[in-house]
Amino acid sequence: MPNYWLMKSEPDEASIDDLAAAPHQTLPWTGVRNYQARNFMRDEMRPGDGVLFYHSSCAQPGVAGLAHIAGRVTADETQFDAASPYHDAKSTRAAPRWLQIDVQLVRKTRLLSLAEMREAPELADMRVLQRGNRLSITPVTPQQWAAVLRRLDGEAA
DNA sequence: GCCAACGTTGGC
DNA sequence: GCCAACGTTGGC
Repeated sequence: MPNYWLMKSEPDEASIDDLAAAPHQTLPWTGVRNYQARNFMRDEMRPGDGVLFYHSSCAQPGVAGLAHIAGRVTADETQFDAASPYHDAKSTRAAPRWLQIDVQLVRKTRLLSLAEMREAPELADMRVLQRGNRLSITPVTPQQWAAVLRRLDGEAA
């Protein structure tokens, strides 16, 4: 059984349309600089896992599309790039500190806004909605995943 | 721009 | 190991 995730991206950096326009509609998920989020990638993500692609730090935060994990974790290349804002001088190729993983678009959806997510009783326990949450990658339960799909496809669509 | 909440850093 | 200071996240 696949796992499910919610992955935050700032649309200024990588939006759902950027993902749709990418070769094979796939982008490497780089720039994760939080150990909890990294460990999710390292220990729990598998190819085929479902992803809610979430727009954060923008005018209309919310789930903007569905994606899936399309490969296995590798070293995040941006950590070795001195010109990148994600550069990490303490990381080495022999022992990379940060990881990336390929994410492939499944389909763009209507925007399921953060406000609507907060109003949905069946989503009340979603990790991303908990007070003070700042993780860019959070787990989603199968029940929450199904509830999001119902809202995207059902009468509220 | 504000600010609450959190993670990281670094002195001790 | 403690914890204050600092930087970042991210909604509003």
